[in-house]
Amino acid sequence: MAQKPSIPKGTRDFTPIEVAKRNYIFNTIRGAFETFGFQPIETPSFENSETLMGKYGDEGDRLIFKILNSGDYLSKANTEAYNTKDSNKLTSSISEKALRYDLTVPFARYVVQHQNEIEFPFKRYQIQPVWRADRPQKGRFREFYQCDADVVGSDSLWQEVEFIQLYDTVFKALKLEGVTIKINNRKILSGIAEVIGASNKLIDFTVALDKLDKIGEEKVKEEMLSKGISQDGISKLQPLFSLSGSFESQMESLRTILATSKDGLKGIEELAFINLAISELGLTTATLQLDVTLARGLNYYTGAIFEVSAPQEVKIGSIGGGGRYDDLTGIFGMKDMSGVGISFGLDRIYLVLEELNLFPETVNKSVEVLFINFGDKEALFSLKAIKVLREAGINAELYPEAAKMKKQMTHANRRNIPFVVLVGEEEITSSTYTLKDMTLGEQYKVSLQDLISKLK
RNA sequence: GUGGUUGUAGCUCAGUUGGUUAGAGCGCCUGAUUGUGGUUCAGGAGGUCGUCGGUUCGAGACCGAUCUUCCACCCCA
Repeated sequence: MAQKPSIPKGTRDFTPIEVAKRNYIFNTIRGAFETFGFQPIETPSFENSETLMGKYGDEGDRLIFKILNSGDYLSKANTEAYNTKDSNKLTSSISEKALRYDLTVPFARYVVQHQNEIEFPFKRYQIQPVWRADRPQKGRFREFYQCDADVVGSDSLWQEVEFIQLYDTVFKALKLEGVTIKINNRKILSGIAEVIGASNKLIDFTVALDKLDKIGEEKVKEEMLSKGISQDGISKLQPLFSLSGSFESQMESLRTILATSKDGLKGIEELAFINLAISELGLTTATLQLDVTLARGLNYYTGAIFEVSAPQEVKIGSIGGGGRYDDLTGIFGMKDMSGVGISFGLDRIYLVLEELNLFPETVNKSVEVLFINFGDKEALFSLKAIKVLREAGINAELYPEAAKMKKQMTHANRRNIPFVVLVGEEEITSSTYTLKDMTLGEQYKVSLQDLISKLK
């Protein structure tokens, strides 16, 4: 115990207030998920390595936390890999399990494994922590929560429409204004790649394009060139860099650029469908924006791609993302099962709400009323009243010791308890309760009945 | 994984070119006030200067390693 205890990099302890605030977000999201008809599932915090490895690209594999085998793991280690210090090769022989990296792949595994019990289309939500061996930064942790909602077994674009509404519903409920829901379509991206003759370099192309707003047009072109995309092809992209204006006008330009790409035009049709529906239905707080440069990660998206940006004044990455994947369960041997889903980044939403001061005052409140303890006789009398209050659904407690009054009052004050009840000898004889309002500083004598109605 | 950055009291931070017992504000504790918190007043406690090692007569200041924080890249919620 000589050393100070500590926790691993990128992990956090949560104080009661922080937990209360996190629960506020969880409950809001969960409530919205349920009103949209999603059902909860949970999956293990660790999976078999082969379930996860290779599903997120090379970069993803590097960021997956591997769990060392139990027992004498070196005896089964791949000696060749060990001797040549080939970490990648060695890993699979000493580690068979890995911590969950996201909620989507475990969900795909779940669907395949439970396909005979599931009623499709299956709408599930899942709120659990995930782990990434990333280098932490602000809003980037090695352990964090994702809140996912996905639908499998329906190709319908109405699902995409509903997910946009779901985002809007959650951010409205959190009173978070100025959120932008960016949307794009994988088919448009592959269409553009096709048009510029870079179909085989789709990922490199999209990764570079994704950086447009960050590093600028010139650097993007440089990166594309260095990845082997032809100068000729890049010059065909010119109209793309100057794309701006409304959803509709951007679509018009895209139609021209993608005129020769069947795939690309299909993507435009899908976006047009979604946009039309959303403009009919309307959004309350969020804004839907077409962003052709949106190409975030996940190699498995095949249709819509979503990303949610926090209000501009908060400098933080995205607070949510998602998309359509036509064949996610294919990797586990179940063909033609289309899925689409979105994710909320709880920890980042937390930072945003904190920065904008959007947590309601009431999240701090633990107990409604504290009874001051004057001694055993008074405590027993108080507990009788507390019992009645609790039965009426009022959070109430007794200070456990007959400490100095000042100490008990200070305790109530620090814990943000809005009411204090004083029951001394005088109150017992007259069967009354002195109720003190801690915010106003006023107090009055009331009956048990009045106490209940005042506190309810 | 690469490059950089940060770390002094519970919190926010001072600490001059290395030089006696390391400071402030806020918070905390005690009392004024033995049935009244949040205000006021008077006292008081609290620091292995992230950790380990090195240079030096002397290190909170300089050097190295390590951990942590934040930032950029990578990638991403």
